[in-house]
Amino acid sequence: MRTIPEKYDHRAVAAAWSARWEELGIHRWDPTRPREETFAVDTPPPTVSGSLHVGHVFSYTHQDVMVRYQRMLGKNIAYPMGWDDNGLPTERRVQNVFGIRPDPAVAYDPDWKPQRATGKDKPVQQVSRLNFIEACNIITQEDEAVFEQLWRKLGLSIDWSQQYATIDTHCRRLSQISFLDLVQRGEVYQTLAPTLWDVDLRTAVAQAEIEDRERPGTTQDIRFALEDGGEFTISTTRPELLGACVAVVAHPEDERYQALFGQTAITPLFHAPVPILAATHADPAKGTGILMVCTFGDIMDVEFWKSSGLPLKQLIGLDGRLLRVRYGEPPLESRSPEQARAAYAEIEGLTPAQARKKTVELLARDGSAVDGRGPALVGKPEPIRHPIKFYERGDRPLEFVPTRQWFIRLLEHKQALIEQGRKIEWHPPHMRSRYENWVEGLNQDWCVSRQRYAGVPFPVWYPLRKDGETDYDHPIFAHEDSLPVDPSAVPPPGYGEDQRGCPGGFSGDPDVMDTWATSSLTPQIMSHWRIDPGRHQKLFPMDMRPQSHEIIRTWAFYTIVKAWMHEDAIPWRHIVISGWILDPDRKKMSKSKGNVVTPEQLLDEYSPDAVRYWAARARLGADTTFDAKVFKVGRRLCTKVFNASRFSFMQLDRVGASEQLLPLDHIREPLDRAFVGRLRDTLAHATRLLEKFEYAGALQITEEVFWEFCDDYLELVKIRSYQEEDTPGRRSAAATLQLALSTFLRLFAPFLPFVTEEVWSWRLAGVTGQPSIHTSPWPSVQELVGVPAPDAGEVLNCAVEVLRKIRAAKTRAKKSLRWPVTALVIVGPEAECATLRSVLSDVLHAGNVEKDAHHLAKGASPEGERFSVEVELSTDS
RNA sequence: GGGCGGGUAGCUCAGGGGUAGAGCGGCGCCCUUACAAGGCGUUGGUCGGAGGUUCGAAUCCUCUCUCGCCCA
Repeated sequence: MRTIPEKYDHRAVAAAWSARWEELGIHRWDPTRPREETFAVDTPPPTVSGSLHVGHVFSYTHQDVMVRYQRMLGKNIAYPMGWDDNGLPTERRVQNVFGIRPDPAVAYDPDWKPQRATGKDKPVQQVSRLNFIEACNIITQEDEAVFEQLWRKLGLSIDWSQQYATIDTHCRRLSQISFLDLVQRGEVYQTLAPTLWDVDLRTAVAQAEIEDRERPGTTQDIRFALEDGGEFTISTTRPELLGACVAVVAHPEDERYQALFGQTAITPLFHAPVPILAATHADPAKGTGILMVCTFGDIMDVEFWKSSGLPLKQLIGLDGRLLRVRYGEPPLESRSPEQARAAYAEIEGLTPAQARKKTVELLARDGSAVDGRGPALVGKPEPIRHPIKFYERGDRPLEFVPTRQWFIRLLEHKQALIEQGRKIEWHPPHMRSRYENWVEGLNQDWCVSRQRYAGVPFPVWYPLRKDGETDYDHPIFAHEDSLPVDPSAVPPPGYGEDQRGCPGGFSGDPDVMDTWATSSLTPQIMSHWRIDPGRHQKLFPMDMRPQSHEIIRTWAFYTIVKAWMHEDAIPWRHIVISGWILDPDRKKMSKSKGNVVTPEQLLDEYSPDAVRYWAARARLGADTTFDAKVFKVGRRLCTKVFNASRFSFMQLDRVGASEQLLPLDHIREPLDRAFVGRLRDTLAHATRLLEKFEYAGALQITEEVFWEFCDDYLELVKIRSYQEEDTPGRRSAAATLQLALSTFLRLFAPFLPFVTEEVWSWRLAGVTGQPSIHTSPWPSVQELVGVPAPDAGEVLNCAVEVLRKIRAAKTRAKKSLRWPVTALVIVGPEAECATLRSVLSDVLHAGNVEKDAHHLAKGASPEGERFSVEVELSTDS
């Protein structure tokens, strides 16, 4: 029998139990058990290069609470941990640490080992993509170790034998299998098309990664001429694209411009003839209501251009500057090539912002109008604020630049994807509208290629024609059994490496996949889809996807897409959404804002259980203000659990009941039976809430009743349990204490795994034969049916009300709570008096009322109260 | 501009037709044989505003103000 410690030292307890759980293997997924007994969790893989903050602790605690509950229900838990190492953050970090830069043109060197860059002057080394990925693996493994330590400290019940990293061989293989599968299904296509392009990173980005930012702008009115005489005025916010104008459009129902449709307009400065067309996207209320279509000013330009067959006059290059072009030759036709060239010479090579300024200057000059009379610019420029599209990690506005990219079809599947979303249970339910909102608003297919390096390459090569030109129409795909493959390091089937880059030979696809191309497969990565069908069948679809709400449009969305395309399945049955941590100013905590709180110190100061308590108090989906007071409350609860358990077990030890489960039929006293009734209602309610993923509510009611147990029930039952002789009353108290404790500890176990395990280990582990509370069965109402409700009414409430009034009287008199009561007069309605009579002895003992000093009488009680209580205290000191 | 969620005590939040709740804080007490990193008592609110439905509204409906998020 273990000695019960006097003080609770959370630091010692936490370390000991973490190690013990690993030893017992209680977090291990058992691959032999059937699907029905399994609970699979699709864990969010954090970006390890990012910083840790309490937001991580917050949402991972939510998952773990639900996982621990399921484990206690007897489920075989599959709770893996992934690390997201793809993408820009890792790439930047590796470049800095090792001073290397990847270049797909460099051949793989199997003997190369990364060296940490010391001096700043060291030249940047170009290495092959595969070598770069190896370097990523080295650096991310260090980051992962830091995260893992934190997760262990927090008590996450992850199966650490099931780890993956999105850049590891297994994940690269699955991502490539997925890509090839979508190729076969016709869901992937490659095209040379205007794509949202980050001019600094020089990569394409997908719709999901862009955000609108409000920026100041200016609407300018510019005079255009009609070829057959006359003129009109267009409004634009991007005059620098005047030279890229391919049409002029007005709304088909706009009365003002009916006569113009079908005519040809001439642009100022460039003197380009462009058709005047009707387009529904022209808003008659904006500016002059007639506008130019350029290649490309915005998404509307792109869409109109695609459907209209207009020429492409691309002016913005991959570096975001205005390209070298020559007016007077198709497609840059001009009625006055000299003037056009002169005008363009002023802006060539500039950024769009610079070119805008310059163009406005040119247009403001006298004679810049097409007919040479007056300036083309009319009216006053109107300052506006308007949304500009940015890459979420980028600093300059995105441009549409025609590039060759791989796309996954989305636009034709919107309805199907919405229906998939409806097959999944969203918690809280309103989060599904975010998903549907997003799907409905899609206006581009998923661009999955990125002109980056730290990522999964496309398993694709292209033949080179005899003239050395790449033949994009006949891509060579890798065989599935050769995956993962890096086309920059390995030749395609049927070719030799010596044919790389040679006419008649091949070239590898230089790009990598979007991070989400891999992250969208997290369920399949765990289930080993296409690799181990038996395992896949046991883990897919998964039961629960925990995540936060800002990545519904990315992670949740793409995962739903992939599961549907590959297997016509939903990836998980439930998706549970955590909120954010806000700083005291109610702003989201984020590294860039510099308002993050790191978790280590919190864990150390308040204990992991206390930090978990804080996290678990937040309702699912609700954003939570960071408030250190709550950690203190959590710590106090843990201390209380410890002390109340200590007291109870000491009582049980004293009566020799430490090594057996006491039979429930010992529980006979009305007070005890009433408390068991309370316990039964509580556990039924808590269980109902946990089934709905409403862990915060379950914690709240458990905590509430536990405090009643400590403050009231324990006080009422104390003296009876102190009895020297073995009486039925003492036996009843002992059995109730044991039952209550065993129930409370298990109800708290998912939330406070450390303190409950510690306390469980003192006596209950031996008594129940359950070495860990976390693999003990979740308490059920069934366990308590042997204890009938008391005959009288609200026993507990009656007893507590009188006890509180006695306490209040003593406090008012500035006496200690053990101060003797020399006279106690209780008056209340007959029914209440009868109820109270059944527990009166416990109440009198708890109040330290002297023998025969009480009087219970029928009569009126104050409004809203059961009893009127008069207390007379001893005057002796 | 569209969608979603929130606004309840000084603070953080529960509650969601039937007498306004908890914890923290404040104030006052108590070293009582589980617990002073504790306990007890006490003080705090026209439930954002205005209408409406109802015997009865913090709760349901309409409008409105305000904060946040998502999307344009």
